[in-house]
Amino acid sequence: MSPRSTRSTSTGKPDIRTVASLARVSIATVSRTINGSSAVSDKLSKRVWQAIEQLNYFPNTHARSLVSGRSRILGIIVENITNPFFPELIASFEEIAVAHGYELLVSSGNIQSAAQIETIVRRMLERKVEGVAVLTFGSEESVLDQLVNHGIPLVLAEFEVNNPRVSTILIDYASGIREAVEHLVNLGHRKIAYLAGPHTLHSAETRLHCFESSTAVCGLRIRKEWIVDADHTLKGGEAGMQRLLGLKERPTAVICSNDMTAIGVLHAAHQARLAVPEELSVIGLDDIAFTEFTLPPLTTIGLSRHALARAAFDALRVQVEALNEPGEHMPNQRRFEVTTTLIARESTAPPKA
Amino acid sequence: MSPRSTRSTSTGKPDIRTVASLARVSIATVSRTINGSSAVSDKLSKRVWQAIEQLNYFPNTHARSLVSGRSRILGIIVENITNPFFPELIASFEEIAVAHGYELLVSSGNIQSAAQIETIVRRMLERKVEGVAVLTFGSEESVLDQLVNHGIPLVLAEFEVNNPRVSTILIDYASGIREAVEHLVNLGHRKIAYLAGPHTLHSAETRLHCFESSTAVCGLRIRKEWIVDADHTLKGGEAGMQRLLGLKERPTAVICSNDMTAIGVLHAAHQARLAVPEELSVIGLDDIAFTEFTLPPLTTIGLSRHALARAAFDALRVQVEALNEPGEHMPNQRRFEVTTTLIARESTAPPKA
DNA sequence: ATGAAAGCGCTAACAT
DNA sequence: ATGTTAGCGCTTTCAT
Repeated sequence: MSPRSTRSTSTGKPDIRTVASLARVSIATVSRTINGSSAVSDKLSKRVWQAIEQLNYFPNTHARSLVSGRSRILGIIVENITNPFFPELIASFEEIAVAHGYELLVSSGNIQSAAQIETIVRRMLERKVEGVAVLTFGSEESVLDQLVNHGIPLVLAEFEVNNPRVSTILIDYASGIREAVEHLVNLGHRKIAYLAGPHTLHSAETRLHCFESSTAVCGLRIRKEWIVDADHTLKGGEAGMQRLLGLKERPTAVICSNDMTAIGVLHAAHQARLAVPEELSVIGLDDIAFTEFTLPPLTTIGLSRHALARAAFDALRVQVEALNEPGEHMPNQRRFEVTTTLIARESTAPPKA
Repeated sequence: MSPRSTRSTSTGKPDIRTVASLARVSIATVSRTINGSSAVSDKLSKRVWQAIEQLNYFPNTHARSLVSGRSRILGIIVENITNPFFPELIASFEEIAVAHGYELLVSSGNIQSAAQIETIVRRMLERKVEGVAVLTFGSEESVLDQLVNHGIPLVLAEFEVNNPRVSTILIDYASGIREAVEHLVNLGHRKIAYLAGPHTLHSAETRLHCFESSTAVCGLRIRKEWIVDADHTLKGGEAGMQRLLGLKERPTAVICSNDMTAIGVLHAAHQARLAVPEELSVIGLDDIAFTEFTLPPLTTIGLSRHALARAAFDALRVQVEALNEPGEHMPNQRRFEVTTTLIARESTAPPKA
């Protein structure tokens, strides 16, 4: 009558015990069968699977996590879900993780205050994530510390930390950005501006450096007013372009730290009745889906979210599995590369004579 | 020496037992204190909290879920994370849920095959979500069945099901769409086209019906070629507009089932050298962030993701809590309303004489 | 108001 | 190869 006594009854959800008794084996055998561990004889294994099917049984992940110490949950922290780059990145990561039997704990809210970071870390810790991909491209050192102190493997983008549990994914921005600069130079541009991202983002700083060295290699003289701060948002791009518009010596082309910025630039140029690409060439970075549909379609530097997600997952997996196979050493922090490449569309053209 | 014996040692993460012994109380008292249940004397409570702080303790959610039967996880299924409407919706939902102590299990992948739905449902079931917000705006009846059979509360958008565990959020598309039609009529338009969404989406069907009744009320005669199928994607909008362009009797304005479609339309119009809004007025629906930055900025029908997220969360919470307070009856399926309203920007103007 | 103890559903020794 | 059993860390009766 009491709930406790219904254990072997047909009421409620099937138990590992329900399966065991239906298959006429011990619960250990059921567990082994499910986890594919130690050889279970074909005969019993078959009986077990059959019982599982028949009962529509699936294990209780909480019980499993509790006893095994493995949650099979991975955390992912992104910067700003408002930038379409990130949702696509999450979707890719999710697909890969789920295919490998991991669940995802996503933190998509805009991270601004330290308190918010605190909350996120807490959520991750409470749910016992086995690893976290920090794809904010920023310098959330405080996140790292807390998580690392708890021994949780991390993978970061563009930021190297001297800790065996932290892997870094290096993105080869240099090639894409060099291609972009060369593309512009070949078109005849000499006066190229750059709308930078937040200085707090490692990736934004890297992008900026790549721009500077690429233009240097091409022998371009970039006036410092042509390098203006933006913040990777639409409005930031618009404001940045407006600053450029106010300059005495105007650039004929502008490369943006990301696509959101570039879309803002397109908007500002249009308001100023400056024709793109005839009077101004614009290049973005990320290749978000919208870039094909801007007016004109945006020339941009492609960065594969799928490659990035893959690299992040693989890096995490290596660490997580090493942690669970005590025999193996922790692999040294690994670096994965993902590359970038120019995608020429219609926002670039020779400068007006 | 063995891991088991380290329990009361300072090694490793603090236990409820560690807290109990530090505070010189029983583990039951620690549990009660944390859960704010049954009165614990101020004196002990203080000691417990102090120990918790000192040890930086937090409870193991898996153990908690296992024994209490409550996971404090809510599922959310969205249609297509590529449409910026959804990430913003997720972010809002996450913020609200986390503020109420729930974790989120997001399914962001594009749902296409039945197998994918199967996987999602399985993930939700395995992690023992307490409720699921199905914001696909679609007709995933199969999802519903499985989840409902397991007694999990659901909240759907735009689709009513006769089941006490399923709530519906009704969105008042009628007012926004009526405003849009009237706006166009006031501008002098009589020939208004409509780019519809997938017929499998309840919300898309509702939007279409609202368009039809609004134009009827205004005494407009809408040729059936002006109502063309699209699919809520950028490319779909582009293709739909191209069809409209091929018509002998062309419309002077087009209302789109969502903003993605409208952005596609803008693109197609530009390619056809049709000036917006001078030669064609365009209206979208959703008010995603990009609409302020399209060329020209898009007039659209605003639908608050925050209101929607709020309604979805509240509906779920009512159900979930009723389930955990055996005294109460299950409330009847509740209906929450969220409204829509026209946001006039620059993609609409009087038709050319 | 507080504590002792049972047991949530499972995995992993340890036996056999 | 299979079964028995001791917990994983917590909540929740049930005593006191």
